[in-house]
Amino acid sequence: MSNKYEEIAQAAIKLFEQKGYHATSVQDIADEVGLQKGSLYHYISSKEELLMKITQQSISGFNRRLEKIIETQVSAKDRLILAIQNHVVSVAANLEMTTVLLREALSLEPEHHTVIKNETDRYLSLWAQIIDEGVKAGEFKPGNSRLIALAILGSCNWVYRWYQEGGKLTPEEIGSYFAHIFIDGIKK
Amino acid sequence: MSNKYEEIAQAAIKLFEQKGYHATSVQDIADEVGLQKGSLYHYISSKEELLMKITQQSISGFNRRLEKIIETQVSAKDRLILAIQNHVVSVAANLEMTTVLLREALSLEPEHHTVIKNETDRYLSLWAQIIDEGVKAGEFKPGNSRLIALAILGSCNWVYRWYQEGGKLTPEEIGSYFAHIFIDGIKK
Amino acid sequence: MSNKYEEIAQAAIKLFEQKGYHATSVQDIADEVGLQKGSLYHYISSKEELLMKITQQSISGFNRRLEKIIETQVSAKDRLILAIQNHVVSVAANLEMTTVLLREALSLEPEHHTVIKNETDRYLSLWAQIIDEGVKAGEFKPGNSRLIALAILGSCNWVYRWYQEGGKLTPEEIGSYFAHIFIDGIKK
Amino acid sequence: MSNKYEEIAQAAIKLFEQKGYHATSVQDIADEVGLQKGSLYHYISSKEELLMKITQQSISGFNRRLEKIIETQVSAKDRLILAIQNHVVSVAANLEMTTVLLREALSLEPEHHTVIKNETDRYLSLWAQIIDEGVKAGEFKPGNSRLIALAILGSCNWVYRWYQEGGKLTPEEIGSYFAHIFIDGIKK
DNA sequence: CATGAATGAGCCTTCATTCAT
DNA sequence: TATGAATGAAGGCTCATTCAT
Repeated sequence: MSNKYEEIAQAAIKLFEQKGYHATSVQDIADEVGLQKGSLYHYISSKEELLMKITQQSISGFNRRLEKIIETQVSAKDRLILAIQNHVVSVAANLEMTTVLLREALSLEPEHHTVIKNETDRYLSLWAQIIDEGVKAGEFKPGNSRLIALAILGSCNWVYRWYQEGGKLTPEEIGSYFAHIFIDGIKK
Repeated sequence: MSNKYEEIAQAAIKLFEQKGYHATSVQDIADEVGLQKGSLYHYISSKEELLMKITQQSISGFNRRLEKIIETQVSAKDRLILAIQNHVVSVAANLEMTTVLLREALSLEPEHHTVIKNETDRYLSLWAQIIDEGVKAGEFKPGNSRLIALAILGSCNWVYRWYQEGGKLTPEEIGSYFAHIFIDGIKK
Repeated sequence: MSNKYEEIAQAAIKLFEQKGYHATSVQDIADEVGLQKGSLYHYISSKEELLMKITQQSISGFNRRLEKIIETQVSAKDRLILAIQNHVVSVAANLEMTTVLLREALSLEPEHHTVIKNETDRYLSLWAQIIDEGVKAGEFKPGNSRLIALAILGSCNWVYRWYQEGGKLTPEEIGSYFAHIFIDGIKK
Repeated sequence: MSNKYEEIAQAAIKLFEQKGYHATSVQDIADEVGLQKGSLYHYISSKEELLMKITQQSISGFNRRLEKIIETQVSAKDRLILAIQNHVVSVAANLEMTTVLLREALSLEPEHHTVIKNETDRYLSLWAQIIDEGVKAGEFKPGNSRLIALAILGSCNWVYRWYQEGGKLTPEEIGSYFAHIFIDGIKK
């Protein structure tokens, strides 16, 4: 996993985000890093492997960070707030990679797609776990924790579709606002 | 816009949803409707036009329905509830077409993409408008209405990624639950 | 299996014989029939399929003809003579196709290769059967019929490596001579 | 011609036999000897040169051995028997190399191919010479010595296509049997 | 001697689109 | 309308060979 591989992966992330996986040719990636098309294959074994590794890395990061938050010794409510803030901030900080994960995972071959799907399902379960613990602790109303998790994840993931660096709000502010919405609701 | 065109569009929707736009060949569509590849071109002018019309139709539907809800003579809160329920139910009822809209719009040529983008922006504005009216009416807390709209839309759009017909909850129930979450929050 | 397919197959046979399967590109075949490379794929599904069909057709012909000879109501000796003459004449008459069969079969994918291998094994068994019947009838000395068949087939197949149209001897003469050698030997 | 070259040549023989010349990559050979692809080129000048040297060595061996047999002071018949036995035993003893010679020679560039072709023609002439001498000595019937040589060579070469070590018959037994067939024929 | 990065040409195949029939 | 032959560009990938280190 040389330095050059990292360069290639970065080029791929950028191009996959800009044009989409299918619309990005290996030639495009080669041009971006200043190599011949064939030379790329010293570093990668296929275009799809590139996509796989990118999505893998992305979802792993999300899982790792959420696990850390879950271990935190604060109230469930605070853990949920942290999780929301962290997710939104991560999406913004890794906008291209997250976009590739959320938009291109289904371009993976079935077997690779399954791997990502499983990690994604696990991520959802971790969110539901936080909510369940909040209910158990009497911090949240009893409810369908998986459905709540899906609502929260929907909002937080969607950020990749509209967030722009340099906008009026920082990712931290967006995250806080979202946490506030989910916890307190919007009614007066 | 003959009857045959509708048949072709339906086939395209189904296949674009199943395999993705790029992975669906014109041959696939022809096979699905029982025509030869060449014959399709009596009805369509290009594969991309098919995608354009599908996404166009989908976003138009969302806008049309939301406009109708906005005109309803009930409280802002009830209009928001209606809007959420309606959106979720529509996603579920037109799962394939909505998936194509939300997932494949960026496969459109830039000029077409812009058209869809504009209608999508308009849809967001309509949501923000409802929220603003709720705030003005004292029903909702003052806040960043566009951000709230993005949160709600994120949750509601995301449904296309996980909803499955025949699941435990009906689309109506999911919509109600989501409305409840956003209006009341999840804290006890 | 249009007329054009036959044209393509003929071109392939000619080129595979001249340059070998691997050294023949799809471009070469396309050039030979005056089509674009991509246009070939209206008629074939892959280059390998072309090789498969050619070898299949070739070995089938050999089996079919030998079966007919076996059914002939003449002495085993005469059937063997007929078989040798027929094989040599067939090799000469279908020199290119036979060359492809005998030289390129191992370029087939394992699964296709197995099919050809099985038919080839069957061909050998038919030869051994003739010899066994000759032994039983007291026309041939008892012996290892399979080994004798391999000796005869070796000589007769090898013809593809040296036969040239317009040479001093006709295929019929070569066949007769070979039959004579195997039946009578060369000693005075 | 270092020791390493011999190692590389052996690897090439093995791989060319197993997968065919075209299907064997320089990488395959490098892997087999535990070198990097680029390092091979300290020992060889091209992949084709490797094939050339292998086939050269193989055909030279056949010619050398046959010349020695021709010089033997025994009857023509015995010399023929020796030649057949020797050829079959050599094929079996150098199965891989012989396979490469007989199967891959046409993968050589035209100029190299010509060299091998000439040595092969010479080999055939040596066989015909033995037969001619047998005829002159009254041991064999008068006949087309070249055609007889081709028949014998066909049988004996073909052995490379079916011989398997550890079979029921030893190469010596096969050679003797073949000699017997050609000299005496199979008729009772 | 050995490495491994890089080349550049070539390979088989796919595909949206056109058009004569 | 419908066909299906044909196009031509592009795609992902392989590979023998070179060369600076």
